[in-house]
Amino acid sequence: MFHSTPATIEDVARIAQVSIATVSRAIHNPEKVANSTRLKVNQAIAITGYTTNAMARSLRLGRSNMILVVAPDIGDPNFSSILIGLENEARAHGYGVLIGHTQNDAQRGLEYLKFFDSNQAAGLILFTGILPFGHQTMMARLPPSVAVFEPVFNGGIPYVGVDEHAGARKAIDLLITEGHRKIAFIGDSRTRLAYSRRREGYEQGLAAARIPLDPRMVLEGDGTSESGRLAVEQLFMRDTLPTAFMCVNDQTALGVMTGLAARGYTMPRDFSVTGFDDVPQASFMTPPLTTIRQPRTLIGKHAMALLLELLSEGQPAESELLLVPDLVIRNSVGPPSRQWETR
Amino acid sequence: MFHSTPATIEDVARIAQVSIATVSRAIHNPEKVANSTRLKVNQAIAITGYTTNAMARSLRLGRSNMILVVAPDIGDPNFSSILIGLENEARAHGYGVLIGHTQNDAQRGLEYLKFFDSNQAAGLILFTGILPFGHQTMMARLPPSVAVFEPVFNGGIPYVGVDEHAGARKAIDLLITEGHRKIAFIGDSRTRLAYSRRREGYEQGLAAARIPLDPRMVLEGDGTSESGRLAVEQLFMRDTLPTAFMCVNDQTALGVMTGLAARGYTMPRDFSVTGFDDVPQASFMTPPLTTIRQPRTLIGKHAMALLLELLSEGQPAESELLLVPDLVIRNSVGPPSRQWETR
DNA sequence: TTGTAGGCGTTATCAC
DNA sequence: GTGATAACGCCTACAA
Repeated sequence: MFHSTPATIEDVARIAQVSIATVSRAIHNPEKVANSTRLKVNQAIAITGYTTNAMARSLRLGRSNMILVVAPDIGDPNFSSILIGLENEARAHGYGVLIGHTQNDAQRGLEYLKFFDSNQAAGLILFTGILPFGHQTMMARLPPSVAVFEPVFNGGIPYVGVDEHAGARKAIDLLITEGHRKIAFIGDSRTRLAYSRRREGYEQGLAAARIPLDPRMVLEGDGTSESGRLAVEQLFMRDTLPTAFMCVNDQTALGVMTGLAARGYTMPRDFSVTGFDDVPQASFMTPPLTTIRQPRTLIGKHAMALLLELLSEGQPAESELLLVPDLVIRNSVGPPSRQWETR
Repeated sequence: MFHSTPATIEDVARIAQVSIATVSRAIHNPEKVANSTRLKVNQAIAITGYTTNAMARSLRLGRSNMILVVAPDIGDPNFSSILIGLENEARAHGYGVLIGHTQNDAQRGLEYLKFFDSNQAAGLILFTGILPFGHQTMMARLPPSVAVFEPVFNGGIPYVGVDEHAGARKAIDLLITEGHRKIAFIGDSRTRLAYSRRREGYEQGLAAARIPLDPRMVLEGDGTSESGRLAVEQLFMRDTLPTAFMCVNDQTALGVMTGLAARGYTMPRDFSVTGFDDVPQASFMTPPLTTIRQPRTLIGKHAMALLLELLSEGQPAESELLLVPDLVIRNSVGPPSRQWETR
């Protein structure tokens, strides 16, 4: 059945010998149409391969059943699983999901916004910490949105994520329990809210154990492996080394461990390392990484549920939903090495 | 400027005191409109925050300027860079890019197809080896598409990728040059064309060096790290071990090295390992992985250029474009270990 | 139970 | 240079 142009509702109507109104009804309100005609319509649909033009439909209805996921960096290893949670939930409610990749470019974010203004998307899932548009100006309507992965700075947008403080506490507490007292935090960030919350958890854990905070032990980073490797180099240039590295995420931990390994050290014998996220590769690192697991698929599911509710009710059930992450113990943490005691 | 509903072209016309036809012209054919009126229109646009409704526009025009990227697995570490190449090229030609994630589900692929039928997308970039729809039935028109990352089985769709044979040859030749003669191939696949091409390159390299092919040395896999780890276990249950592992991709290599490390071996001292793709994590593996680099961004760029050409010319310039991948030497390959000589 | 007709927001053709 | 107006494909009162 190849045609040069898609079949329209009129083609179906003609073949079924009914009006287009009846075809439309047969599709969307089957119960309001006689059995016999419905049958004819269905046959005609099969013959023509008709598929309703989503565009025309949305134009008429003033709404669509697509959700747009706006992501600044689709390469983040956390992205895929959250997305799956989002998609499955959306699908279960008759919505489809489309992804817009902004490459961290505000202009691109703006372009995807037009998507909403054109009724091509009913709502947005935001993976970015900053709104993809000038907060106040020039936008016709503020799209129904929920943030995930990273809370949005300029409030008002519901957020579904993980309790970063609680997660970070689990990591730091483990390290302290193992006997560490000189623990570095790698990956502090002023721009990523989730990351600074993790640092806060680190500080809280230290305080709870009455270990004074050494500012030289918290290093900045951007969450990349490269930044982890760099941090190691910086630390080695100073006269005090930590016995453990608490990293802001798994990728940073990978960089840290690579840097340490390059200097001939073995983990966890010489140093302990923890990550955050439990990215798929975490169990394939050397050594397998002890980390904090984000329930990514669940986060996606809840975020989409929240958005869908916001769409139908006009109000979200809650403005922030924080899931509790689990500690997953593998093999990158052990007691502090004796070799550093005298330094 | 918050309104409950987006401004339409009529709002602009009213404020500018012109007809909607003039507004449309002022936007799309500025030269066909008087300077003074153009000014009025622009002011009205600024006031209203008007943005043309992409939906209505596409409905009228019968085409859109969006390209849909259909991907079965967005978590693939190769995806992100190819996407960037695709996006930048599209953007340079006034096209936008949207991503549809199928999770390897044919039904979902089908749903994204409606996107094309509704003129919401002008063309498709396919990341999947199989067409996301029943090849012949029920589709109104065959969308202009180009495949990337993995050629499409049932021909007719232009493909942009890498010369797998040449790439695989670089890997196997390096191993042979280092002195290896017992080289395993990990990750053969009947369903992934790109992978079996890599295996063919492996076989060609062996033949060129007059090394007989040992079928027990080629193990299947699905490209995951887990499959790499599994392959190592299988090999150790046999009486002949290879001295080197040529892996179908970097993730498989990661699994292989993890499996080997778990058994207490060190690379490249005890075994040599090569990957394929040069995924971002490759340089952070232990040891840093020697692999074949796919020019991902370039692939994306060329693929999009091909699609755009297909869109405007009706015919693609070529049906297959194969780029030559480079060998990147890091630290996972060395001469064969003496310890296996007697076995 | 079914058909007619108006309109969703645009663009393009034709007059003026 | 500018303005009516038809049409894109669909849905839904309203009528029959």
